[in-house]
Amino acid sequence: MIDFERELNTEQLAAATAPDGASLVLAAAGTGKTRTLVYRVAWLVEREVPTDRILLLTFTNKAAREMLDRARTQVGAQVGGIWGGTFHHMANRILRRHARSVGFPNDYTILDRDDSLSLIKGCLKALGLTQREFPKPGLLMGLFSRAANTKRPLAELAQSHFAETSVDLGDVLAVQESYARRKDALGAMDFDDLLVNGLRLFDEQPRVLQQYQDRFLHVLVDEYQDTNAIQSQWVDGVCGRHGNILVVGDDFQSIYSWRGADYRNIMSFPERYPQARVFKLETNYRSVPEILEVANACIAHNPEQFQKTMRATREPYRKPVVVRLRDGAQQARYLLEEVRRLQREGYRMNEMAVLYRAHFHAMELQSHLARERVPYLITSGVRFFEQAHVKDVCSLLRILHAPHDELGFRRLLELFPGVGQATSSKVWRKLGAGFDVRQSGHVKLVADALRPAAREIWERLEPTFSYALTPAETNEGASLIEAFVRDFYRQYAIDTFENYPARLEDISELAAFAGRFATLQGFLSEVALLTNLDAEVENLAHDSDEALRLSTIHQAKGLEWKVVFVLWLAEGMFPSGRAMEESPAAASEERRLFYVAVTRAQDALYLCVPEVRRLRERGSMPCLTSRFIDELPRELVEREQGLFV
DNA sequence: GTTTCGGTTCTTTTT
DNA sequence: GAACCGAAAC
Repeated sequence: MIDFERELNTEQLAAATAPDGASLVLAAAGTGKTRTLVYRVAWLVEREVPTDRILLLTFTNKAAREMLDRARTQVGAQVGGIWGGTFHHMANRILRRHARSVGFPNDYTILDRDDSLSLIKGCLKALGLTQREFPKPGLLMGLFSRAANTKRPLAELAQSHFAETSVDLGDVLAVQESYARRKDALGAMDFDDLLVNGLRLFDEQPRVLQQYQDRFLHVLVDEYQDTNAIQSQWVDGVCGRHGNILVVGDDFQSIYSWRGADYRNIMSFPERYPQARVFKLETNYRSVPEILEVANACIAHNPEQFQKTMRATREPYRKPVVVRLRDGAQQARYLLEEVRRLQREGYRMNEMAVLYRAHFHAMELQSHLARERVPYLITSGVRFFEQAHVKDVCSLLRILHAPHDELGFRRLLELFPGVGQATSSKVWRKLGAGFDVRQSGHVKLVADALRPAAREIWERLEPTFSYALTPAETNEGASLIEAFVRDFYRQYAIDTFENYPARLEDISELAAFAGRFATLQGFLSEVALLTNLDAEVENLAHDSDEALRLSTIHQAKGLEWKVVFVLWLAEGMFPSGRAMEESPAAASEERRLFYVAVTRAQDALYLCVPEVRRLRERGSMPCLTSRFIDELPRELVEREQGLFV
């Protein structure tokens, strides 16, 4: 039995043991939000709600895993039955059983970013929209995605986006249509389609909706401030019958509006659920009062939000430091000096983190750390499963599993010498747009279409294909990967990548990871939906014990460190110039992002303000101090001159 | 006709 | 780095 009253404070207790019905938990940073959710799960389980009838939606895979792990230690192995994960995961899990009712095969493939991008590129080519002035695939993808996630018509978004340009709206719509047709032909969904079709399934199939409404007696949603229109409607649908919904969030930490997140979902929750109880968690256990004062002062400049003030519980320690530096190089040197000083003070490397607005802000720091042989861990810009070598290896698994996977098939072929886009697409056409490894005719046809060097490799791989003949419900992923590497990819990697040992190591980790799944399909879905291996198999990866953490602020959400450095507090960098151009609401969101960065710190916070940006061609550009620094009352921070010539 | 290679340019945030 | 482009090599 868990002693809820002893283990939770009054605020947390009230939320965790709230009666059935709708509850909104407004949880400021560091106030035990996860703890409260974990105890909520425990409380439900103690009240004999079967675990497989609890739905727990989180924003990242990592958050789901962490919460379930903690719940497991509280209440035992039975929590394994809980349906927990991201919206994309849950949509996928449900769609796998009902895809046909929304017009997809049940073995639909999931397109990741790269896949979507190359499909869109293909559309542009086919439509002849290759002029220099025409928007790039990446931009188009962003617009399509925004339209899907905000449920707004693309025409409207495109109109405002291209208002001052000569881009033809009709062309943009044509690309979207062509992209949709191609996805259809491949039997594939991109990330947004998972959500869109997940919602459509519920809208169009009342019986399916009812099935899940009956199944899930309690719905819990974490990071509710970051849900978008589709997600909040989907949640409203699934708990529509009993209304047992508990959402947790902090409107101050809404930082995903560019992805369609709308913090008004949380603001309007009490209107959509008039019976809702509202709980506030304001007692902060994480940060020293000096840091909380800076956080409170900063967010006060966003007046349009729910007002909450964090109350400190920790003893006063020291004020956050604003450090003036000449440029990025000095910032890197200062930071390392300070890290070393803090180490002498007793802080460990892995208790410190460097946070920044965009990955490239950390480039100079990265090379400095590398030169000085300081171990650091980065949640990288290119995520593990998006790296070329990982995708190469997966392409083999994809062609064995999905006969219509043109992207996988062509990627594999293009690894071979002398095969480029032209050849791969010719072969694909010859196959009649489908490759079934079980048909020896198909295998032979490919061999005949290749030139000798490539054919030799193809034939060397043929024995590996026999793995595909094993029943679909088994997973030979790990052995497949090993065979592929042994017979071909090892040599290819050595010839192609300077850092091939690291890449081959990644691949063995990938094989180990693949081995954990019951089916190949399960593994491949996961590969598309996961972002970094780091989060998934951290212990398998590098030894992270004594390494400095580098991360974007977005990726640092929900985490905490004793010492936090924030880089590049200069106008144009943070707040990001790009983001500010996009929309007038951007300034508020950038400020929330700064708030998130500040509230990651427990003991010490450094705000770095370089004065000059060095540009490529030996030019340099003076920058203004970030508004987030200027807005802070002077007495709240210590100022330090980090310039040392 | 294709592939490959070398030079150039740019870098927001993520499922 | 990686994505794009143009030119050399096959």
